[in-house]
Parts: sequence; structure tokens; C-alpha cells
Amino acid sequence: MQPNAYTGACPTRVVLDRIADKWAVLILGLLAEGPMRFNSLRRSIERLSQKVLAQTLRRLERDGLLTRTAFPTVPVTVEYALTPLGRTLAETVDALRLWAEAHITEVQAAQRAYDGRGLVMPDA
Amino acid sequence: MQPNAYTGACPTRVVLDRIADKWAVLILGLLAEGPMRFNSLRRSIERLSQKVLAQTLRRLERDGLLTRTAFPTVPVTVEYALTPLGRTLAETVDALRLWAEAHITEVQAAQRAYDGRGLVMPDA
DNA sequence: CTGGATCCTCAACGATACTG
DNA sequence: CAGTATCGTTGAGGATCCAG
Repeated sequence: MQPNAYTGACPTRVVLDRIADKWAVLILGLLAEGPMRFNSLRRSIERLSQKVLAQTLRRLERDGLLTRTAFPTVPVTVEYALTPLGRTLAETVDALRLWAEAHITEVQAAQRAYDGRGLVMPDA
Repeated sequence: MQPNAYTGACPTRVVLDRIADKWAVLILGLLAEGPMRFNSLRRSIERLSQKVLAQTLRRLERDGLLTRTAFPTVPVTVEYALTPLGRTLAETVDALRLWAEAHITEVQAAQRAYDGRGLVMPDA
């Protein structure tokens, strides 16, 4: 039996819910370029609270997508890096971010057209 | 100035938030294979309520990713179809679903390993 | 520096009922 | 068939403080 995300009971649904997530996309996109520390990630992603960052990192770690390495320095240094599995996903989700950045103008134009429908009378 | 999803103020962030969405991914995945009607979509995606489906469809329509066509039959028939812009996105987001379905086993294994860390003593 | 614990708020969602 | 409207709940997330 194949996994099927359209089936409600399939565990795939839970995974999809986690990776189809704005913050996960941005985090994986950063880590694709190399390991990073907690505060470095926090500063790189504006409006991402420390709580949600910690939450998201722990979930991604649990899913085997990244590793958390603590170095016994003072104060402690923690580094996050993609696993091989995470690397296969990073390319996929980064494509999502790139799509958004590439097509933002078209989307905004569509939004203006939608919001203005019926409010103007073209050539009538 | 390039759009940058890591910048909090960038409109790209809003778009990313919308397309990095479980339901949007599943809807676009279905429409990639051809136009569909409302209740057909609803039945095809388990646990998706009619309210959230309507909401998501309207947002995707506003973003110029799909079209809504109502046929004056009795009762009314409404068909949803991808726009050319939506088609460029559908492939990208469908890759997300396919990744989830392809790697679910590895993710679940990682989850078990994570949840069981420290609870067993390997070969000690 | 890297978080965990707490409190609080608001918005998303399910359920339900109704309409063209 | 294809939705809109309303209500009630819940849980995600911001803010803040504290600790190893």
C-alpha cells in the first residue's frame, strides 16, 4: 500500500503539514548553505520569535531533517545542520521560496485585479 | 531591489505563507491533473472541511493561481482550474507532497529514534 | 548563548444552519 | 450543488522572565 497524502489517516499528512510550513521552508533554506547557530538563524529570519524557532527546530530534528550539536563552550554553542535526508528536502522547499520571490509581482497584480473586480466599468 | 522572503516586511512572506500550506498543496496537486468541481475536491481531500476549502480556493483565486467558473445550470456547477501561473507553481508544490510520500518511512524511523533516545541502553 | 516555563490573546477551525 | 453566516472552542504564537 502506497502512502497517500489525500487520505486523512495517512501519516504522510502530518509530515506534509510540518514541511509545508513557512518557517520550516525558511530555516531549511538557510541551512542548505551550511550549519548555523540558534541566534544566527533567529537574526536571519525576521519576525520569527525565539519560541517558534526553538519549536520548529526541535520538530525538524525529530523528523530526522537536521542535527543539533552542542559544544561545551562557555556559554554553550549550538549548531544546527542538515542531515542527508534534510538535504534532499531542502532543495524541494527552497524551490517554493524561490517561486514566491520570482512571481511576487504577478501575484500582486492578480490580487489588485481581484480586489477591484466590479468596482470599475471598463469601456461601458 | 530583489524580493527577499527573509525580510519581514517583504510581501513575498505573505505569498510564501499561503502556498506553503498543507491544503493549498493538496488542492494544487489535484488541479494539476485537470479542472475539478467543489464537491469533487472536497471528497478527494479527506478531513478538509467545506469552510476551509472555500476559504483556500478564494485565496488561491485572488492570488491568480486558479480560476473559478460558474456554469448557469440547475443547480449551479462551479469548476476550478489552474491558471498558467498556477501551473508553474503546481509542479513545485506537488514535489513537496511527493517528497512526503516517498520519505515517510525514513521520517517515522527518525521519530522513533528521537522519542526513544536515552530510554534504551545499547550494548552497554 | 540557548533555550525552557508561563501567561495571555486572538484568530483559525469545526459544527451547524441557511440560501440561490 | 456550492457556498455564506454565525457561534463556540482550542491551540498556536507573542511577550516576558528565568536558568544551565
